[in-house]
Amino acid sequence: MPRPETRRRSSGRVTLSHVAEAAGVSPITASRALRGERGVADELVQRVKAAATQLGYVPDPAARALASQRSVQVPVLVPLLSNALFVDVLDAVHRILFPHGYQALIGVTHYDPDEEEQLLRTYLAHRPAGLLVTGFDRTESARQMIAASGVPCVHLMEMTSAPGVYCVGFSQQDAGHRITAHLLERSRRRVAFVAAQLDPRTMQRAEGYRRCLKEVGLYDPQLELLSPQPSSIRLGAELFEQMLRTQPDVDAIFFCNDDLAQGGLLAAQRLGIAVPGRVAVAGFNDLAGSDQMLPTLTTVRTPRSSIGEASARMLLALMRGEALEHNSVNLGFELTVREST
Amino acid sequence: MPRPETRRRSSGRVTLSHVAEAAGVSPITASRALRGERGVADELVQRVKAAATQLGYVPDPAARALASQRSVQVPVLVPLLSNALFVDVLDAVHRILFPHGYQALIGVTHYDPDEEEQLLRTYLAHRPAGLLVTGFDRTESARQMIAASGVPCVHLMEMTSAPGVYCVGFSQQDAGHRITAHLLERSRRRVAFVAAQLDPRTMQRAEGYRRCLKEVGLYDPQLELLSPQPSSIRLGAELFEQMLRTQPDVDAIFFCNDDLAQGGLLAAQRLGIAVPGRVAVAGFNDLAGSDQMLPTLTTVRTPRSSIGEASARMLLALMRGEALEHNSVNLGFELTVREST
DNA sequence: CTGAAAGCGCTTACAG
DNA sequence: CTGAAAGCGCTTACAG
Repeated sequence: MPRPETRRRSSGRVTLSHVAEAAGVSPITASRALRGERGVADELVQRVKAAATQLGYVPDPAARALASQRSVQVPVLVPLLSNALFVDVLDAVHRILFPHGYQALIGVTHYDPDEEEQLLRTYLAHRPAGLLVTGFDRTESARQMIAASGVPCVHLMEMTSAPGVYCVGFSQQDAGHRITAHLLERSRRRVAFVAAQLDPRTMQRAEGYRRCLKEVGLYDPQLELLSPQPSSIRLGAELFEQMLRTQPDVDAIFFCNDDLAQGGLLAAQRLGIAVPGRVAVAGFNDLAGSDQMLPTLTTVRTPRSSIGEASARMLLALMRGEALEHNSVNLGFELTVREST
Repeated sequence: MPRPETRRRSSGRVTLSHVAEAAGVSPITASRALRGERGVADELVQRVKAAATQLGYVPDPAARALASQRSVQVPVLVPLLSNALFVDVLDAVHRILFPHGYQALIGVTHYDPDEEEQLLRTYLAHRPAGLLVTGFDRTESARQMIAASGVPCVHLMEMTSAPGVYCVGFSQQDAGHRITAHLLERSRRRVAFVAAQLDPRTMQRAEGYRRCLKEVGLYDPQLELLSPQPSSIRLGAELFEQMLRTQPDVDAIFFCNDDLAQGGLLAAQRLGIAVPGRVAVAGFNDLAGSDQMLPTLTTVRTPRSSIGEASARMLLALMRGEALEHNSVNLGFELTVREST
């Protein structure tokens, strides 16, 4: 059997050289024309693009990454996928980046800084084009790795005024303050805070809650119920019962997340406790179903899809090396008053 | 200012050559040792691995992909991220693949075969290591592209007996049949089917529903309410009301998904319709909150995390070129009877 | 069991 | 504005 004449390992793929040959230019020129680099004669650009289309040329991302030392990958580091909040962010990021040829990569940290650091180490070795991370709480060496990599990085969900740091989010503390103030406006005086997971953003909301109650002299640490367990509808039901049992005079509860609040509402129904008659209930995030509960749930609508979109757009600009008008984008939040308060 | 002596573009990265040099072997041997290719002396393997660890060597995925014509990427094509079902699958896939060095990539098709085909075209150009796709309904050219690529592919959620096709899932039709039979066992005679989205798997459940009712001569097309809109709690509430208005004698409703069923339960409460007294309600998938509703929701628990894990493991074997005992894995489903029926 | 050479398909740095 | 040469960091195919 005859051996192949050369040692070529051709994949049968249409390469840049094929396109260049068809267009009658050098591969370098073809490369420049295709990437839209300026300084190529218009006519050549036309010829190259036509040839590429005709041959069905698709650039090889691996070759491009190796030569340019930069891939099209954008890791998105979020705590969990089981929280619809982060799925919405990830979905929006993917929707914006994909048409620009960038690939959003899933990174799940499980609220664990060490896991995040390990993930960062792995992803940074892939020479990502950009990076999206949740919040600001991370290990010192994670922080340094990001800085040392030189990879553009945008922080999600929280705000900071630190110089040279890019972020898109809203003030978690202000949001916690706002919904607490709403409860006070409803003439409530024994306002509880019930939380799970106890991640940094939850604790920032707690801070807003405390600040608000302290301003009017109604803060009572007994009214805080903090569980490190993962947030869920079922846990919300349990914590609701526990709160009413241990603090029978509570007249309002601010749950740090809607799933907990929905569980609380369901527990109230089961126990025959009038909402908002005996106790007002408020949630956070306006998740699916909150507008359908009985009674419908008062909550804070958070702009998670917008955060995903805006952070992706900001990253796009940074990856292109464009200057930004603002390092931080505050997308705010919206108090959504319904029947439960 | 002195020019750099060479044209090197070194990234300052620790490369395979550094490791090889430190271990006193050639780069080829180092490569083989690190990849666990057999045929390398044990002692050398030890030396190379020690050197790699000591230098903090991380292989460059782009270089590896270019040389081997195969990346570590595994696109996972799912209809939507807003359905918790697919998030659970994606999460499980990622959990299994990541520790093996593979990267799960998000691909959202929005239930659109053309969009899926376009996505496939893009992803296949990235030389994926493997491919995970949802179900079997796709364009003919999508099917051909997958086959022609030679990339190992596992199909999710549904079963087939087609030869040479890999799948992990359960029989959607059997599940639809099973829950309908349960409703009949509860002495219901006017059993309705309410569905949204109308994707292939929903329609397979519909087929199971029809088959079951036809077997006992109780099938009535008037009792089917099919909406092409996206599934949601709110839509479930609307469809529940519509069903009871147009078919007042209905005594059971099988909703094709739990979010619809939860909406139905909420609507029933709002309207003062007794469940299961006047009408029994069943859902599908056992989503978050179904066990907390009032009444708690009877449903079919589907093994979505297991599907993600098993499909990832099957793909891992295929990517290693291992032979499989079975082309298809049926993970079944579990009827979960609660208060609503 | 080990290695020198070539190649994967691009882009960078330099020259003209 | 365009191009010939070199290089990115690996693995394949071949030889011994």
